[in-house]
Amino acid sequence: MVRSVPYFKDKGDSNSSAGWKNSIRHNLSLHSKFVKVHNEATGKSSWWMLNPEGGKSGKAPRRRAASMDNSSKLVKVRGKASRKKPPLQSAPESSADSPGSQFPKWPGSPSSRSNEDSDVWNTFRPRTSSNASTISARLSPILTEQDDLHDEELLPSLMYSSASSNVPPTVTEELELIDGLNLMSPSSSVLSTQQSASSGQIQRDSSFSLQSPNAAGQTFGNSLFNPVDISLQSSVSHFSAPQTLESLLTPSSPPPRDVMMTQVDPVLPQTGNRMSSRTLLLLGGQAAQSKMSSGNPRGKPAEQQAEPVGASVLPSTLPIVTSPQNTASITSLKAPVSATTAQSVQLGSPVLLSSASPAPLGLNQDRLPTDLDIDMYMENLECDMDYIINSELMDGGLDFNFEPILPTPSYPSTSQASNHTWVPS
DNA sequence: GGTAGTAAACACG
DNA sequence: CGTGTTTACTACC
Repeated sequence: MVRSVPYFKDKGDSNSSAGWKNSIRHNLSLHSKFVKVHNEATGKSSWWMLNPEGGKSGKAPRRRAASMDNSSKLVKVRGKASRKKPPLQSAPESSADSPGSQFPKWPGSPSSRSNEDSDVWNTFRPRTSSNASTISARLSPILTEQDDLHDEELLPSLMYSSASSNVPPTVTEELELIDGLNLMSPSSSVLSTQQSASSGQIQRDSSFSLQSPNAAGQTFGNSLFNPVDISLQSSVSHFSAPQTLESLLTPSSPPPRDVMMTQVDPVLPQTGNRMSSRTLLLLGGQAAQSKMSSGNPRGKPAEQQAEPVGASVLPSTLPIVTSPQNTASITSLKAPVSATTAQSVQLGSPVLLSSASPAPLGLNQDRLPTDLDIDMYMENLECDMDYIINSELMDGGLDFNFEPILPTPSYPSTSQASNHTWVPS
C-alpha cells in the first residue's frame, strides 16, 4: 500500500499506519469477500485473497451468519474465535465449522484435483514445511482456485500478504506479480524462507517463461533464444503428467527443480498434447492477477531485485542438465518431445522470457529436431496468444515488461549465444 | 437502514 | 509486537 498507493506513501511508519492497517485488517476479517489462507511458512501471518466466489456483498460469515452463508461457505475456522469473553460468545463454535482447519473451502474449489478433495489447502500447506515454504504456500491457493475456475470466469485472486515481516517488500511484490506461478519452482532446494529474495527471482523467471513467452514471443520478436521458447512451449504442449503435480504437491517427494518449467503442465493435467484453454486462462489470469496484485506490476524492474541473485537463479532455471534425476524426469515428462528438443530446452531455459520469433538465432537453432514442427507450435502459440491477449485486454491491456531481463548480465550475450560456454554439456 | 471507515478491546503466538 | 477478530461508534447515502 505504501509503495503503490500515493496516499499511503507517507503513512508507512508504525504510527500513522496503525489506523489504516487496522481498517484493512478489520475489513479483511469482516467481509467474506476476503478469505484468509493460512501460511505456516510465515508463522502467524496469512495470505489474504479474494474469495473466489466473491463472497457475500455484506459482512463476513459471522458466527451466526456462517451457518446461513451457503454460497460462500466461509465458515469461521479460526480456532481462537471462541477466545472471546464468555458474555460475547454465547454460542460456541458451530459444529459446521471445521475447527483446526484454517482453510475455508469454497464449493468446487478443489474439484478438479481428484484426490485433494478434502483439503485443497493441504496441497500446499505441507509445502510450507519444505524449502519453498513461502512461495509455494502463497501460490497454491491461487492455482487451486484458478484451476477451479472455468474459462469464462477468471476470478481475480488478489492476494494480500500479511507476512511483510518475512518477505521483503520488493520480493513480496515480485511474488505477487507471479502469483500462481510460484509453484513452478517449489522444490528448488535453493529456496528457503530466508532466501525468498532469490526464490522470488526464480519465480519471476519461471513466470516469464510460462506466462510471457507466448505474448512476449509475439511482441518481442527480436530474441536470441527463440528456440528455447519454442521448445518450452512444445514441452508444455506435449507434456501431461498429472502425477507430476501430485508429486509437486507432495511434500515428501519434492519435484525436481527443472520441473518448474514444465510444471505448467501440472496445471493442465487434463490437457492432451496442447494447451487447453483452461491453461491459457490460467496463464492469462495470472498475468492479470499480477497486474491486480500490484499497482506497479512491472514498473519496478524485477532486475532491480534480481540482480544479486541473478547468478544463482540462472542455474536453477536450467537444472535439467545438472541432475541426472532431473534429466530423467524431464525427459520422461517430455516423452513426446524429442531428446533434442529437451536439450534445447535445457540450453534455453535461462532465457525463457525471450520471444519466440520464427527466426531463431544462435543457440541451438540447428539443433532443432526436424520432427519439431515449429509451425505447429507457432500455431498453438498464436492461438494461445490470442487468448492471452484477449484476456489481458479485457483486463485493461497488456502489461508485459521484459525489459529487466534483457540487460541481465548473467545471460549469455547475443554473440555468445551459440557458444553456450555457460551451458553444462 | 445499509454501508463504510475508524477506534478500540481483546486474544493469540 | 504483529496479526486477527469483534464490537462500537460515527458518517454518509
